[in-house]
Amino acid sequence: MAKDKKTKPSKELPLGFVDRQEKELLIRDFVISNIKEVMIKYGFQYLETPSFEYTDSIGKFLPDKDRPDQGVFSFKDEKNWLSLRYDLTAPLARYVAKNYMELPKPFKRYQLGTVWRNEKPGPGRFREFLQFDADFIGTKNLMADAELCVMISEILEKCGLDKKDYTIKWSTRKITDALFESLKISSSNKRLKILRSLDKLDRLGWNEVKKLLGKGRKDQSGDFTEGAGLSSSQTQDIYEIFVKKELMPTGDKYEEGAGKDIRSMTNYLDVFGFENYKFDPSIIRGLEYYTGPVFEVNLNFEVKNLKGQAIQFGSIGGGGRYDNLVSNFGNLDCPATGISIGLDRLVFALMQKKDFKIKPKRPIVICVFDKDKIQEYIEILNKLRTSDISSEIYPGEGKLKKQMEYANKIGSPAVILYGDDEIKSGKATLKNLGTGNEISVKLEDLVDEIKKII
RNA sequence: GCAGCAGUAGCUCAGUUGGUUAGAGCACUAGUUUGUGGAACUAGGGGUCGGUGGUUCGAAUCCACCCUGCUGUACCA
Repeated sequence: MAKDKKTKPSKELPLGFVDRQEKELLIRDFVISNIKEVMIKYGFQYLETPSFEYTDSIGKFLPDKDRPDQGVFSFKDEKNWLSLRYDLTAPLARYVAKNYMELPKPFKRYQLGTVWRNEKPGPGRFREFLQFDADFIGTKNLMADAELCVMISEILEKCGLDKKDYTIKWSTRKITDALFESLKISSSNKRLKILRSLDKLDRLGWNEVKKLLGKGRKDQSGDFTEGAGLSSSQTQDIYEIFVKKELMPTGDKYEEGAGKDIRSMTNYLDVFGFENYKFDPSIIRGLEYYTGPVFEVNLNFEVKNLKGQAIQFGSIGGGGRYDNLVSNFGNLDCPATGISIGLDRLVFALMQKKDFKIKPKRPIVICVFDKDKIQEYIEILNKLRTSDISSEIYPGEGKLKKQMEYANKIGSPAVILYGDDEIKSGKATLKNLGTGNEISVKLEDLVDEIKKII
């Protein structure tokens, strides 16, 4: 045995990647099955696109000028740069552009898929995670935007959340469009900074956001963030609109844009009979490519990390209207709106919210006394499996004690003992591992007795 | 990326002002019981004390740098 530790492979995981165990996966499966049911009910098509795309397709075509293609995992094959997708929206835009002629208009699709981000992970955020997306492609009708909110809420409630557990907040980018016009701010860099500052209102509060709009802000750890450099009168206008929520930007531009969006969305949401929403002008969603209504799904209960500390959980999903994204792939006038949810984060929160009665099905364990009697055991096994009872013959080697310990550890509901004594009498011993009771059962009655236990 | 805190066995941690061969609990393996788990007892395996370099007769302990984790912040498609 070589003792050189450096030659051994590491058992640690790469930064930001995690193993996921059965308990979490079963809840995730439950969430996914709810999503699929709702998607079918709402008339969305199921789509899958590959994990890799050409880097160009998901990088350069994104109109987020700040970071064109950072944060993705990439490699070069013989000819081209490929990247793992970092969301499902960019691949969708690529797919729509590629298949535009054949697709129905509007095109409604949903997608479940793993996405990867090459950046430093935070609490509850990893570099690999599962995302759910639903989008309407090719319609300007805001009924689509409203329906996305209704639909997402149906999914959440199917998963066991109450109305008080979550809120869908929404706004429209046309408010800030009008604001920038009235404040005469044309620099896109400055606009982006203001958008990002306002996006933090709910988390930091006005006093901190005020600093971000002005000279800058120092956080608890002493880190300094440079501000947008607005004047105090400009900041005051923003305060009236986004905090006091009394004044709205005025003028024709506002009436035609934001005013229309707000009246239309509110009307549709009301007609759908949907009430669990809140209009909040401070919902921005930092991204540059949104053009109209934007929405965000927030949880209203406390979420703790593995050490039991309450953490800033943030939203579990959101979306909005992006009328210009698809056109990046060609001269297609293609409005679109969509929503996405981080499933792993939702599952993480759900695990704390509710004790799901989702337990893994563990097998009945048939103990092995004598390897020469293996035919007898396989006969019992076949009988159980024919009746769809999860079961196995003890797969290891060793004494009965070891077999019992194994059965206990995996959470088996019961073991079957069939040694010399039982074989003589033709009756197996069935031991209930929950109660510790043992009963003697004729082989033909085994299935019925087991069904009483499981 | 920036900042604060932390890193000793698989896990949770102890380890005195630097001093022989680095400890405990849980977990693991074997036995007490060659046909009985979840309890108890006994024994055992498992660590170059996150890494590298330095100070020193001597470093888990002091210093520097790096890596990793947590929390906040930035960014978030």
